[in-house]
Amino acid sequence: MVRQTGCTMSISSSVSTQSQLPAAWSTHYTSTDGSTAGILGRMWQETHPQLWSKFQVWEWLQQTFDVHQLDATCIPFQNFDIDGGQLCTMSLQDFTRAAGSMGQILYHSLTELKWNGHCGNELFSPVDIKTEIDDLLDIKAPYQASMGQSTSNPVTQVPEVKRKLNRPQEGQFKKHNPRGTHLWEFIRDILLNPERNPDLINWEDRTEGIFRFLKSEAVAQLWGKKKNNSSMTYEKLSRAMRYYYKREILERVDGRRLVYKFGRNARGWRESDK
DNA sequence: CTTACGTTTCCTGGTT
DNA sequence: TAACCAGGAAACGTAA
Repeated sequence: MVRQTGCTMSISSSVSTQSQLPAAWSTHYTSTDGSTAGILGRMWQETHPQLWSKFQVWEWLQQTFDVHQLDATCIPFQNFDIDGGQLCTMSLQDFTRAAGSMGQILYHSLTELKWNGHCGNELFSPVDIKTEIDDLLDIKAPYQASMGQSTSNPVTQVPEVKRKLNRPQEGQFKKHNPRGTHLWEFIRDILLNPERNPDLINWEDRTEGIFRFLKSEAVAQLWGKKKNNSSMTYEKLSRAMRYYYKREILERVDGRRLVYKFGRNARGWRESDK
């Protein structure tokens, strides 16, 4: 029923990759209580916007765009290099100035969060709510995390709240993008936000769309984090990457280890796309 | 409930 | 020897 994963492999990969997580992530995004659980930052959902760090603001931005199925490359991240306190002082006009037509969506999302402690727009998947637990599992007990992924999880039963509010305008939808981003979009977004990307992935040739993994296992850990999968490894991530060759989302780069190239079906990575 | 999609997991074998 | 690459096969989770 549940696939039994190789424990020894998971343990070794978790432990070995932990040290590869870039220092900037832990220093920049430590939690307020200073515990190790904050290595990847406390999820923004758990705190009032007022108390968000810059990273949590960034997470909220990403998540909001994901939920509305908007192209993350439209986000002018440099306009949101601020913490939660500053974010909360922004007016609708400020948002519009900072994010154009997207400003309204962001403003409404934030307003709901400020008042209700949650968005009324399906943001709270079980995955999101589980992050607190996962932080502990990931950081403090990678062994249990890889072995004991429970089959019965009480928080799985989250009522599906759906409101019409904040619906993106027609034409801003992506075609068929089930909740959250795809792997290649996740990779692209790391590349497009170098200030948030402490040497995880580099452009080899910006105009050709050629890039290189610098910390392959750390990226895999982050991807796993996003997918709530603590046993993700570069080995497995790279298999998913190879499937993109056929769909021409990626092109092969022969002879270069850890190097990939965006293909004709990958959108939003070019400088001119911004 | 069924199906399609996008992975995830595992594996064998090859290369750097 | 470790780390990576290629791609088949099958399982899995989710959305429609």
